[in-house]
Amino acid sequence: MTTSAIPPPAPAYPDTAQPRRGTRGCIVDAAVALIADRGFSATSVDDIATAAGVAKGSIYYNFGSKTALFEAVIVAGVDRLTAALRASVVDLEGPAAIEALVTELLVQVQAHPDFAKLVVAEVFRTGRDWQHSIQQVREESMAVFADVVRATWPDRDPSLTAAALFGATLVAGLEWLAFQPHRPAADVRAAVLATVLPST
Amino acid sequence: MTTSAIPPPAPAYPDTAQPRRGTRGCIVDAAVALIADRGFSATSVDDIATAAGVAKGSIYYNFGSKTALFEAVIVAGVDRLTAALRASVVDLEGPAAIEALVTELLVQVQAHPDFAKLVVAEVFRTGRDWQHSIQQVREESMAVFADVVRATWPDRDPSLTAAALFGATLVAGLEWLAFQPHRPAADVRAAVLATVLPST
DNA sequence: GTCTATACGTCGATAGAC
DNA sequence: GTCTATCGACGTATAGAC
Repeated sequence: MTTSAIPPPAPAYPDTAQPRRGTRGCIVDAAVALIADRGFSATSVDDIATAAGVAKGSIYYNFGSKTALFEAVIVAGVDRLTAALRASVVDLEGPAAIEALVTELLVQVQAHPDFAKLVVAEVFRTGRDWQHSIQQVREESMAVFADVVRATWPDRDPSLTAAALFGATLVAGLEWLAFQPHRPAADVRAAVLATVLPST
Repeated sequence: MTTSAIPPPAPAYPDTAQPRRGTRGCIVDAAVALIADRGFSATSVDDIATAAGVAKGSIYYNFGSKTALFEAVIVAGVDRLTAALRASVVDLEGPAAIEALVTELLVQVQAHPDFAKLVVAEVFRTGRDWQHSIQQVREESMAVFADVVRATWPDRDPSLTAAALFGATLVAGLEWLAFQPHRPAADVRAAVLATVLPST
């Protein structure tokens, strides 16, 4: 016994999910969703192909390898996240900037929950091929937080404080999405801000 | 090309690593370390057997299946973590209890970094066999934090605040171990406490 | 540019000797 | 209780038709 078979199929991911989407886009979307839920190795290229509504060959034609597909998924997500974080703090300083950063990270987590799960799942691993790609997420996103911390609290350690802020927001956000999705976004935002900015 | 082969072997894990350790103990130790670094599916039973210094058959004799082995790894870690957290707050109240919780979680992360990575990597996944086991970690450990939050800040949301505190401590701790291991533990503790308990 | 069919390797799990 | 040898299933990647 000890049935260890992984429930194989996967619901369909029709081309019409997003209006007029290229093959590459469909594949990337399906890959993020599946990998976020089951992990990289547990997700077969067959599964991704089925979910994206394309043939396996098309994935290899467009991305070359399973690893390359995953790296493409990551850099796409990183660019989006970092740009959003940076944009949220222009012309802002002090606690207002911190507040904006926390709020924007929560917005991003809500908008792209699969990517958020995926980042959390992979970012502290050291023995993987795409280690380099994923550390860029960490470095770039953390850097935005660290810059703001430096300007807001000169006496605090920038990188460790950034990690604490990032961790508080991300984990609270995922707790919300994964286990308390019925809660309004404002509750989560309030709880995080009360924790890291109690003076406001 | 696109060499996607996973570097297979793994350093030895001699029986003498811990003085007088049973077969089961060796297997569990090797499994946590490997799975924390490469993930569950990317870690083969062969790898675990080699690293533990036993034959693959012995793993199946002792645990029955790969999944069962992983669940055993998890519950062992959970019990240890929850017990340590609960023990750290007896006879403590208010900010002192929060401080003790943060400190103890950092101690546990430092003492068992592999298990910490593993928890972070798996806790927000929903499509896995051991989902039930790992959610126990989350629920039990979060509950300790939530209880203290309830007693300390009656006006804050217990579960979301607990998630924020847990996340801040865990992510800062892992940032430290994975990317800034040279820093003294006191720095990390100070940074987290300054973030979540600035008034003290 | 996308599909089908298939080669080749690897992995989880079992059987049976010791 | 631990080992070695082996089976069957599945997964990545490629070749070639359309």
